[in-house]
Amino acid sequence: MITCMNNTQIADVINRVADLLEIKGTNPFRLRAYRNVVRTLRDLPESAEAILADPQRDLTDIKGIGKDLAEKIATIAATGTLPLLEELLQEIPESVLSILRIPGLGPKKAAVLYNDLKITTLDQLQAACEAHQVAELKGFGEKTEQTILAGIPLAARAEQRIYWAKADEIAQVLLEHLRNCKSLQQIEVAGSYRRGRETIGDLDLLVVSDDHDEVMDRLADFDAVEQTIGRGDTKMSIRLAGGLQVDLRVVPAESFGAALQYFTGSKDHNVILRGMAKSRGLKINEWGVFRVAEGKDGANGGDNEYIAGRTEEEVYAAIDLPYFPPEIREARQEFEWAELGMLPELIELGDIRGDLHMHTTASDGRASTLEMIAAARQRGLTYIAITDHSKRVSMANGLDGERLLEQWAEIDEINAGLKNFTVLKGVEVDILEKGGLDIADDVLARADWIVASVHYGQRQSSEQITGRIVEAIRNPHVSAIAHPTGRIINRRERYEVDLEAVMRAAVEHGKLLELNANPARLDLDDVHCAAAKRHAIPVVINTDAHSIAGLDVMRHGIQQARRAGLTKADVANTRSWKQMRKLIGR
DNA sequence: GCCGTTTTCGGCCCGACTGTTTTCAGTCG
Repeated sequence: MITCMNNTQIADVINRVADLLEIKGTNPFRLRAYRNVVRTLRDLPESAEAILADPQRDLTDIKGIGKDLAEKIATIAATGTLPLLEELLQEIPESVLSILRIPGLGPKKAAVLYNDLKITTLDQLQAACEAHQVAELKGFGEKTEQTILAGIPLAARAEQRIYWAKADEIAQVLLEHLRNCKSLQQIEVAGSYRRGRETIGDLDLLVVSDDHDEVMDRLADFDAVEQTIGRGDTKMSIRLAGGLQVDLRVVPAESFGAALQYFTGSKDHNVILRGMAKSRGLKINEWGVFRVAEGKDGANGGDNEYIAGRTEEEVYAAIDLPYFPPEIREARQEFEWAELGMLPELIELGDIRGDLHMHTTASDGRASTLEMIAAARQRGLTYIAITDHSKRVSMANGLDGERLLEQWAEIDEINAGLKNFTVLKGVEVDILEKGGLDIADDVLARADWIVASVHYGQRQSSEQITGRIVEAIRNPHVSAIAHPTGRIINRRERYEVDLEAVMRAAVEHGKLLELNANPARLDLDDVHCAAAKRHAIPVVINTDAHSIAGLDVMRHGIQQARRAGLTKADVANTRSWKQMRKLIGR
């Protein structure tokens, strides 16, 4: 039997196995090996199936994949499942996993609930708590029962991750609120927010202050606080009205860098870092880097000698490492890069010179061409492409050939009056359901820049949609493929594409791939960026702006590109339009 | 279950906070 399992699907099977093993109480290191391989597969910029199919290559060459897990991956790729998973499901019903989503309830307690009370669902758990059966269990009590009851509605909600942009809004208001503290010396938001992940699970605030109570009281005073989850000497956790958790840590100035490093993560990056420190007789924790005293295990740093911690640079330097930008601290390749002295100089927002995907009032945008030009110049760009929808996208008032030619004539006039700025005649041409484009080639030939994208027929098979996109790539007038991954976060619509086939075609025909920075549709994420880099395909980072403010999302795209390790050279629109034109052969 | 310039065994990051304990396990990040 031949099934078609992508990396994410294979990873999901292994992750389910890990979840069930965790409740069973397996060796925690075995569990970590499973979790690591889940992450490795999700981050892998090429398909595991392709590696399996290649007799020259072996999955065990990938760090974290040994003989056993390589076999398991091969089994999942071939059959879609794993005998081990089926066995585990005989023992433990999968619904038990829903219990793990309750804050403060982990695998050990879930196992007790299942073994002693046969609880497998949130409803059964609620009934057991209300009947006070849970408080009677060993290791549980009144307080735990109440915590569980309060946590059941939270678990019932879907996983709470919010867009980075939304987290940013909340973070800015929170920072403003806390800056009023007299004792506040430094404040920073760490965690996945600082690493620039697309979505954020919680906010980690880090503060230097000599009056812990003032800062914690101030946080408790924040308008949107719904619940204080915990509060100790140095650490406090709250939940905001929308469900977002905020963790606050107060540290002394000499520990700020160590704490910032520590709470920025990622967890896996820190595991490697600490292991490296340990092998050098050092110890890193959130308080600093310490030389471990002779004959001591130094559990609380008692006699250990503090050697660094005021800044992150200091922490990394203490173990002979360069400073890692937060976006690449994901335990992917950053430590290998550092060892080889090949840490990439990541692209920055200021490197972007043009934005090649935006809409105006001619189709579904909210600003005119002139307004978009003014806004783009204000943001330091030297060229933009106007890429309104084409006629097939009638809902967006898409333009037919005639209206396009009129728009382009206007653009010619505008350009004649512009200095040091170029407006490109473009279109976001629709890739039709039956293949082909909805604007005639003789019209397309008169454009400067054409992005092609799929809007309709998204329910077709992956083969069909891939075929349509590859055909568009072969059209000599098309410059780039927009939305190449069919990826839309948090929405039901998305189309499946064989991205490897798309990339091979892009390489063959010298076409570019677009990364759309719009946070609702970051459709070429860091993993896909890394794949594009592996194929040496230039990425174009655009905003797909429908308004002036829409241009500001560019930095989201930059964050994703940075997370993939892209440099200025990997991104096409860091070039001038003149250089770009050479790249796309116009 | 993975890994190795301490390589086929014996390690595997580290601390804060909570609740149930009578010295610590569980959970979280």
